[in-house]
Amino acid sequence: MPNSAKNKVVRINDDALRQFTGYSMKRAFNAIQSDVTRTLAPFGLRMITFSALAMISDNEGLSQSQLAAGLAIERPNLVVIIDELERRDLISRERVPTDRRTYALQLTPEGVALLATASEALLEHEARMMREVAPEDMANMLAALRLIENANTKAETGRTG
Amino acid sequence: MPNSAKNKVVRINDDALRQFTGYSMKRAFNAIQSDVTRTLAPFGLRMITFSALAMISDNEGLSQSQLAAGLAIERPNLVVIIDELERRDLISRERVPTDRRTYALQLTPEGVALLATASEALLEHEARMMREVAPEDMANMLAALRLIENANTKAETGRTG
DNA sequence: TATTGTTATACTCTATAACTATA
DNA sequence: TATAGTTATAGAGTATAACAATA
Repeated sequence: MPNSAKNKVVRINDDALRQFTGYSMKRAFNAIQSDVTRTLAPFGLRMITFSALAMISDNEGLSQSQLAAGLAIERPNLVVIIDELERRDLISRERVPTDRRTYALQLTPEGVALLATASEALLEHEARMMREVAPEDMANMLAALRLIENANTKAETGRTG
Repeated sequence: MPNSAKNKVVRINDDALRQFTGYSMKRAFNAIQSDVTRTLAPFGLRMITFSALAMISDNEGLSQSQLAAGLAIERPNLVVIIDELERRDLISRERVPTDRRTYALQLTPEGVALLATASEALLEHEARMMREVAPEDMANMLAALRLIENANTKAETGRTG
């Protein structure tokens, strides 16, 4: 008699997976990502296009290579994003006189306006998602996330020299 | 004279994006995902195949539909995962006598052994990634992540009845 | 030689429609 | 009719190689 016949699963249990931080991170991030996607859609923006606008705003005149590095994406994948934002007149590209290979990126007035409106909407939605988390717990979580982001998993025991 | 000529960007600044929790979550999750991927690769496992093994172990006899729901993926996408795990003799499928449409999933002895070994490796790697985070901060972070995962962004102000 | 932006391409992950066999 | 598993397919996101223009 197979186990399955006597063990009717009533509710799925993920206790075993909850011991892995990565699992809880993925579940929480998926929830946030869904909300961000829904929130930005009315503005014709995705997570990555919004992030590109924000980073250009924060680093006016940066190059595509710098933006790709900042967003942690590959240069080829940035090209279509830049094309789309330029076609919508949200950003402009200017040739840099001192290095004619690179483009200096900046927001147009339309880009500035859209970034401001979308940022406001996003902050509102995020506040609603986080409203059950106490402010000091949020601050602690963000600090912990930063430590994790910058962690390297190389063992540091033992000297080589 | 273009702004870009006078504003040489020296280092990319993401302060503006750091006000959005989703951005910090994505950066931290990417770091964890990279480490998990590297850690599981020697076992021939990916994040999703490892999670499937763990969830089958924790819910022996569950169906593919239940597993897909538990892993928050679509049923069609689970099929190839199940096929792969079965082909490697890590799981087995048994027809359920009372409902011949469904399969009851369970780990084989090989599956149990691989899950144990991979889990150990993963816990070690995660401990190294999190070693800069104090234990109480980790506990607080996991609690906050759980609240975020279960948040719904619908406004609850105002009664309808 | 090396770098910037670009094209082409491929691989993974994810989402939907529609089929079959069972209920 | 509804559900479980499946097939086919399409869309994102992501990664690498290689090219032209420029340094």
